[in-house]
Amino acid sequence: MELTCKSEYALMALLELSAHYSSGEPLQIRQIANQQNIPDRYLEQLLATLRRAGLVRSQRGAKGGYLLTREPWQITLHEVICCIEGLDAQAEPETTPKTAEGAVVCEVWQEARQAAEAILQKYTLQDLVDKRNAKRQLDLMYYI
Amino acid sequence: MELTCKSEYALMALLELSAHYSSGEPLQIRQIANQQNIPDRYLEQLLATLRRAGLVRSQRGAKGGYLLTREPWQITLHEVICCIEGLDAQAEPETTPKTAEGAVVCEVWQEARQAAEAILQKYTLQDLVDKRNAKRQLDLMYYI
DNA sequence: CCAAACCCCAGTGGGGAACCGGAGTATACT
DNA sequence: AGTATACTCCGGTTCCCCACTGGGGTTTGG
Repeated sequence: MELTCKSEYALMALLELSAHYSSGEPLQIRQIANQQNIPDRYLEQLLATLRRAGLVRSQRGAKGGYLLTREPWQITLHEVICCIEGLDAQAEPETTPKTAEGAVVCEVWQEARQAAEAILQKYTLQDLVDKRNAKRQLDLMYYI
Repeated sequence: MELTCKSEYALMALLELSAHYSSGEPLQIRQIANQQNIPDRYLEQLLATLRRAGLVRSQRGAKGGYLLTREPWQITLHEVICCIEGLDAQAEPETTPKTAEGAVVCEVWQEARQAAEAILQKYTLQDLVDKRNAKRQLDLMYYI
């Protein structure tokens, strides 16, 4: 569960899309990339992955861009991470721990992973937006 | 929190050392490596790391090997992972999330990581030994 | 003394992360 | 219809790190 650039970029982009969701207008790669200073050509690939997973939809041509397919509070962070990190079909029988020791270690690891996933499942994109707004409010108060 | 080979090998080796702890005799790299089929030259490096962290001590020369420095129930899995993965001095100011969005993402991530670490902190090497013994007992019953 | 163990350091190879470029395609606006 | 503006697809590049290997040492017991 390393915080890889990939996941961070994807989440920040989706956060932007969530905040912009109510307008109904699409957001362009450039806009998101500039706002969060993410390399735009790289962000393009991530958004393509999210599109193939059905989390966002794209509108081509002039005045095009990306839109969320669902409401921000219907998308959990876990969903995002899974599709961006490609853990969908990961429950493979590949890990055949031949020794009893290996099996025990795997078990405990699973438990730890599930604890982390539980956290990611309880947060939605809307929660992130709310958190960000709260933080902005706080920063503003310090400024005054 | 990927289950990397490094961590898995280290835990399995420490599990062997724990099971062998009561005897007071040192266990050799070869013995551990053969038992768990781990490449021995690689395991050597991991044990060296664990030694530098003070989790095991070594005895050089003929009839040498490795021993735990503490009792198996005094060593948590979290401790092992931290020293083997090098997360000791990881709270660096390197991650300076300039945007509010980045900060929010980091926060949630921290929460997820801490949930996983909580699991790893509550298990000790002794727990792993017990789990393994229970599993062995079970396998034996199926065999009959 | 010597064989058996640990110790240290250096390197390799493969794979993935992060990123860039270019040609193609769809859409809006005029 | 034509052009500018976007996304789409595919490939390549660079860099880094994990897993692993090798070649010397140094310490110890018999």
